[in-house]
Amino acid sequence: MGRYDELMSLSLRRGFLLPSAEIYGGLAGFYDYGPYGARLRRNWEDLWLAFFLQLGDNYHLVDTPTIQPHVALEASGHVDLFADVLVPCTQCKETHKADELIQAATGTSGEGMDVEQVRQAIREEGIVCPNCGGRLGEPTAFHLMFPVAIGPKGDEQAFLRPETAQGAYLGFKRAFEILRKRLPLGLAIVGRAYRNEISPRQGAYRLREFHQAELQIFFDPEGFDALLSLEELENTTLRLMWATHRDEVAMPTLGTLLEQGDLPPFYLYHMAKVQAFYLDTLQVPPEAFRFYELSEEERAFYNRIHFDVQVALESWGGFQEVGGVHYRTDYDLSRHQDRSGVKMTVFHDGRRFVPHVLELSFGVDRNVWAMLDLGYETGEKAVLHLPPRLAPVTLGVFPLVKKDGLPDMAEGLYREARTWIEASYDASGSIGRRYARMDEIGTPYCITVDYDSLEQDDVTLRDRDTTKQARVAVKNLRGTLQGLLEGTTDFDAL
RNA sequence: GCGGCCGUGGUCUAGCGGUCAGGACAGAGGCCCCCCAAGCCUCUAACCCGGGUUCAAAUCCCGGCGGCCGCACCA
Repeated sequence: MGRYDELMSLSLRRGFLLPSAEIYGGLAGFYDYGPYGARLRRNWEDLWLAFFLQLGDNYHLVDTPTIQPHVALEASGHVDLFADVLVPCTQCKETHKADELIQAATGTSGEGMDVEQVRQAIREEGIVCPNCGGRLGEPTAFHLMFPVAIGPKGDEQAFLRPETAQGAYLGFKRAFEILRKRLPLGLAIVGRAYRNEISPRQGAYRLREFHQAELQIFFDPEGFDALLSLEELENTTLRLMWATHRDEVAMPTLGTLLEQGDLPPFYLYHMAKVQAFYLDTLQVPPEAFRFYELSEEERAFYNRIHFDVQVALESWGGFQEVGGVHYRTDYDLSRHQDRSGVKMTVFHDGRRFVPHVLELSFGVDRNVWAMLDLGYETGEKAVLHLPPRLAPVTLGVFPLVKKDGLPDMAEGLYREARTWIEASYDASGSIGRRYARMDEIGTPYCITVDYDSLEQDDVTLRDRDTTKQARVAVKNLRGTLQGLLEGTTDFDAL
């Protein structure tokens, strides 16, 4: 079985990621999160929020609708950029983008043409398939955004949002007021976004409904660098692949990059923070992580600097994008200012200007999948090595045997644990089998009540990754677990 | 979207015109009472959907849905 199938099988058996509407044959590009998957994703989002909101003392979580008005997405550029008229060839079956066909045939741009205009242009210019010279078929409109009709007559046009970012831009002015006009201002949104992908595939990699975790940092381009403590990061090694050197991952220190001056200090600072999130918090092995610079042709025109965050997975056959660090300048706020007529300028440090935006953007579903792939060990025993705080269940509670009052004590501990942590009680099958069940969903710790427990009021605490055990007094259990989860307690010291 | 391959209990699969549709693992109950998937007994549970061919379809044909791969797409 390939790695992808292995993970999909785990996912189905244990309930991480499941085909949506499966009883009706499924719906391509849509997945359910099962009982453990939903918890895993939530835990990932919580870790993300805790980490990234800490980057500034004026960074906040907001939430905005998933339906956005046509006019806003027109201003952002999505209506134009996300719409294509496609023309199939009747002979070779190749599908062509109409604007490219028309550009090639007439030398003038075919962008923005509707289906009727394209049909007319093909007829008048006698355009044939550039591939095989065959006759072109019926042009069809294809939109990467899902249109939504609002109101009883459905005459108010809107779209499902193609990214969460726009919500932060639309709400910037109010948030800036509410938060007492301070820069930098960070607005984080964790939520769903939608793209009508032509061919969704590969499980969580390309979904039509997906989750993003994005932090939009609004800042003064002239004063941001000075606010960041770069000194302590100077020796940090960044793992990155330049657009000009796609053959190897470079590992310069941040100090070196500062001296070279190609990337602004604020940008480097945030790269270091993003990398720390992956290597330290998510425990991604360094060699499986890199920043990947997009060349000028590859990146969107409004991104002045664009590095993708990539993680290498066996199920993806190598590095794939899980996030991005985008310096979007004042493009977004300026566009909305122009279109809405509402001033987006701020008065700050004696100057009036439109704030610039640094966007830290992450695809949650891809990241959750990455955690499964990086953590899942198969073979003699199946163990999901998730960082403890990410695990859907934190504690397994078992009685060693199902008699002599052991289940009573274990159930009591389980109920107590549930008040502050995700716990699971299991008395069925052998003790080894119960450990194995917990191992496969990534539960980091299990406690077992044995005969000594009844006498001494303690339990054995077992570590998932080492299978080592330690005896812990019941009264110390909560403190010990908290220490382990926070990383302040070392299991071997117990 | 085009082309190729594929769709059998929860998972992995055997069966490829007539089978009580078999197995392994998982799950439930029981015996056992055990600190790393032990063993034994019992049980639960499947042919993706719709049409067609045929005396007879999981098996052949058509369509749909879904999955993987390649191409295209990926602000």
